[in-house]
Amino acid sequence: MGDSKAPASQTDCIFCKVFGRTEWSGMSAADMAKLNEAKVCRQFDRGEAIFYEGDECRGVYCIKSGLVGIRKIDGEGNSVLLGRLGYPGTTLGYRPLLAGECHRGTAEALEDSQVCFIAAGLVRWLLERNPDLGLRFLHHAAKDLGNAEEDFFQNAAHPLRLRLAHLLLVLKDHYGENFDDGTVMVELPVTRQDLASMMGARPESISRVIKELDQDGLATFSGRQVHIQRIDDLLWELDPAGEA
Amino acid sequence: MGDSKAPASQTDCIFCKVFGRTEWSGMSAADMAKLNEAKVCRQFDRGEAIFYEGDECRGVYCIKSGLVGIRKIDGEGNSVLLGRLGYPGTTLGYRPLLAGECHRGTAEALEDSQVCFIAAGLVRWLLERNPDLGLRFLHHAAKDLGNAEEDFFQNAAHPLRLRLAHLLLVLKDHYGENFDDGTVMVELPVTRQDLASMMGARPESISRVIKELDQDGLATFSGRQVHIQRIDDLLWELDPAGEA
DNA sequence: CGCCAGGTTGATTTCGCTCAAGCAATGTGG
DNA sequence: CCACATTGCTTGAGCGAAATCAACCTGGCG
Repeated sequence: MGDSKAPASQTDCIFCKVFGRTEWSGMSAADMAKLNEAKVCRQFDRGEAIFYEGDECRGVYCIKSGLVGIRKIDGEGNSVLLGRLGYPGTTLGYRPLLAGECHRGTAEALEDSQVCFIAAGLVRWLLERNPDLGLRFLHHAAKDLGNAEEDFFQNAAHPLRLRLAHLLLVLKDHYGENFDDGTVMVELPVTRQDLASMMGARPESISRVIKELDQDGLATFSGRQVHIQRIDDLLWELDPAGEA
Repeated sequence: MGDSKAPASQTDCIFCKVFGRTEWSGMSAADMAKLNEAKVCRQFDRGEAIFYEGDECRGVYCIKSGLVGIRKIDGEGNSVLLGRLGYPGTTLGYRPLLAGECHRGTAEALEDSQVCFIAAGLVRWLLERNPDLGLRFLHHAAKDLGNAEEDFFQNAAHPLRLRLAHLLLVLKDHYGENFDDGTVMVELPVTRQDLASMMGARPESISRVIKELDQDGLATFSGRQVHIQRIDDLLWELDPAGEA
């Protein structure tokens, strides 16, 4: 009602590139209007925090662009990046909101990111008149839970080298640039330390494994640039049989 | 409409001992009636399977009594028991149902158990007209997800001895029998092999750690009977500081 | 009775952690 | 613009927890 300076491009959600991938699509026009009116978009610079561990949960955050990670501080005071990254189209913070808890981790922009905030009250209001919306979040949570259990399992069963190979291949799907010769270039969105914490390992160990992969000619690492030379071999290591 | 032999006591949910602990409480009388009518209760003997890995998810299973575990077969063909056990009051199978996936593991009765089956169609129908029901499942999923992530890091950070101590204390809450002298007797509901797989370890390692705890006088193991002699010391190991 | 799954124990190896040092890139204040 | 601290990354040496390999024990059970 008279906001003169918009913090960021307050585009209509309908025209948002990621809209179709979010849980928010499929609501009535009236509810969409309400959402558009109330949401607050804002740009976060790399390294900037979006919300903090222990904060009361005031609403949810829909990622329009960039990349957001969740950090926790472990018992020894180390910063740990959780495996679950927030890509464009992801809505963060719905879990504590619906569970009625505080934020369990600190959300940090891993790249410059545009994020829309939707207040808790509005979310609840929308949920009440859109049962499907709740179901979509439920669907999302169910998927995440499955993945988390899978990871737990993989972590215990596979050595670090395999886990790193796996993570590389996942990141490739989001950040990979395919070349004509079949090789792929990936820009890692995180530091090696974060890479380490994501897989429950130490940075030194990561370094060594990277060196190994390098020497074996599977991939070439240079800073955050990874040039995967032999994807097929990488895949073969993960699954010598070829189940899927 | 003419079933002559009921497979098990088809008690009204309202009178079920565990009803209050389930997600199903809090629905309208009409919906409850519908649930009561459609659910199918059945007794499973120890070792019997309730559903199989890879099966299409046909509905959810509410555990009335006993104990149910989820097994997976890992790459090397070993049977692995997932950490999340199904105690009375737990509803199993909601995750794959909501995520629209097949069952990711085989559910097996770890003790003689009474289990009620609720068909997928009915669950969806109930979810649509009971937003609260969805929220309760979401809440449940959120908790599980939090635990899974927590476990992931605990697993990487703590040595086996601590993890076993932790698991013992969890089992104590469900199966512990407190004595006057402050000691506790716990009947382990699983074999040592399963114990091992639950924490991502080998049976031999478990054996050794158990021997250690035994020699240190923290607990006495005899078959599946565990007599915890010094709970306070066990707790102290988990958290020398005393945060909580 | 012999069989077999579950469990224990011992010897050996290996993977990843700890501790410690050094290096490059970036930033900051004088 | 340079001296200096800081942060992220790499490398080496040594250690230790747990895996592996292998043998053997135990208690059901057909």
